[in-house]
Amino acid sequence: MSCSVFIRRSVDVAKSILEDLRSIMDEGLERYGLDREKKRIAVDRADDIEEGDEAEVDLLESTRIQINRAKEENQRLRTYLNQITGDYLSLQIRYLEASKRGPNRLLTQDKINNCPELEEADDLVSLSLGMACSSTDRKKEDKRGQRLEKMFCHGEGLALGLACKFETSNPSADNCSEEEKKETWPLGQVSKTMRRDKDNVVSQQNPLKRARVSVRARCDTPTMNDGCHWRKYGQKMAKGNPCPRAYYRCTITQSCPVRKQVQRCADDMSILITTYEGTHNHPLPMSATAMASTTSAAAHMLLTGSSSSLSRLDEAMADLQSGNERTSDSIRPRLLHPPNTSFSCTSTSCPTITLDLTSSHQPSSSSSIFSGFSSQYPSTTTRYPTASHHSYLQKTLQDPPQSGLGLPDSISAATEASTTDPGFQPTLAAALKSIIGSNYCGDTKHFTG
DNA sequence: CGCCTTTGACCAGCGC
DNA sequence: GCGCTGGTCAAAGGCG
Repeated sequence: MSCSVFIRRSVDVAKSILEDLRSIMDEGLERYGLDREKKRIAVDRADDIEEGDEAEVDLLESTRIQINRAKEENQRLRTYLNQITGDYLSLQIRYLEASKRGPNRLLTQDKINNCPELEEADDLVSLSLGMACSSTDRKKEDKRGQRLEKMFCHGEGLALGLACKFETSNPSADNCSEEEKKETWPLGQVSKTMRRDKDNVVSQQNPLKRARVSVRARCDTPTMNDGCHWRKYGQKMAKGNPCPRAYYRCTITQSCPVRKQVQRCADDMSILITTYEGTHNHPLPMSATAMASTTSAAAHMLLTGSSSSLSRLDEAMADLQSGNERTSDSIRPRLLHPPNTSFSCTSTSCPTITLDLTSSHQPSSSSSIFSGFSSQYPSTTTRYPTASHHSYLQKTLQDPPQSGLGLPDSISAATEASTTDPGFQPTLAAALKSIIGSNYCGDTKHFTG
């Protein structure tokens, strides 16, 4: 994963934000145009109003107030757009600088090591070298792609992973032809060598990368329906549990590194323990985003211990609990700490965080929930507000005038977050899609004040 | 026929 | 070094 790819990612995210904002701005300007027409009519009518006609005067006054509000709204949007444009240009400049200077100049190795998203991209590159080169694999991928097309068309998918976008543009892809030469190796040997190499790369890059998120939930079915497509690749009897443990891998794309283990709780057979490992590197069906964002947030928090991840996890858990409710009504206030939710952290060789959706107690605050955890994994410093990314963006976009955080502040904070927090970008993409999709398309009530 | 599950074998890591 | 355990592979068989 090179610096230039990272910067390109950021530029891409900024581009998408910019495009969304432009459409918002266009809508606002369109409304403003209509309001100006109203004003002209009102002024014409005002000439005809006789003195003492209070009703007409009131109407005129209210129209004027509305016009002024629309003006203010558009002014704010213009400022917002300018700020985003500036940030985008700044990112573009940084990207060009980075391109000139060569890779890994802007980011220190330490930062790269501590960035799960970048590591995932590394995985993607290495996997694409070994697994997507043969013609048979390509055929399989094509068919899978056709299936996926059915799943994600009509805007039902959300791009939670950014890595896949840059796969083809990565210079490392040139090595594919070299890998193809190795196809003369015995199949098993190639497979095992690749597996070991991958594991080695993973372990050398960051031992904490193997963070796991365990979800305990009451479930009658053999597996929890989390919206993803899984293929079972193994089953084992685990020590201390009469129920076998099943191993699944995500099959939405062939290169997706995500695995899950499913096992019944030994104490309570009605409880299903699903343990997720890895991050999806492909768009997810809408039905899978709740679980994916929850596990992603939890894993990120486990790796970084940052307070922002904590609140992000909190939001994701709320999403998970409320299902798809929010997709139909995104303005509805949401519980910060959904009931029947508790958290725990187990210390194993692979750090694992457990999200318990079965217990009935309601935690009083996030910080107290994770007090033990925090001592084990000290929080990292975050430079953006403690509100979670999703809710933070919702608040910023949905309620700019009333929010305590001014727009320039929010933009700079969001920009900082997008560049400093690896988990921010997927959340940002999801949040923007859900917010803009549900609120701004076809419903501009927000802008009229 | 293709996809998926099952299941025995293999391998790595870890503790003794 | 050995045994145990967890995790993965891949051939075989089932199913639609």
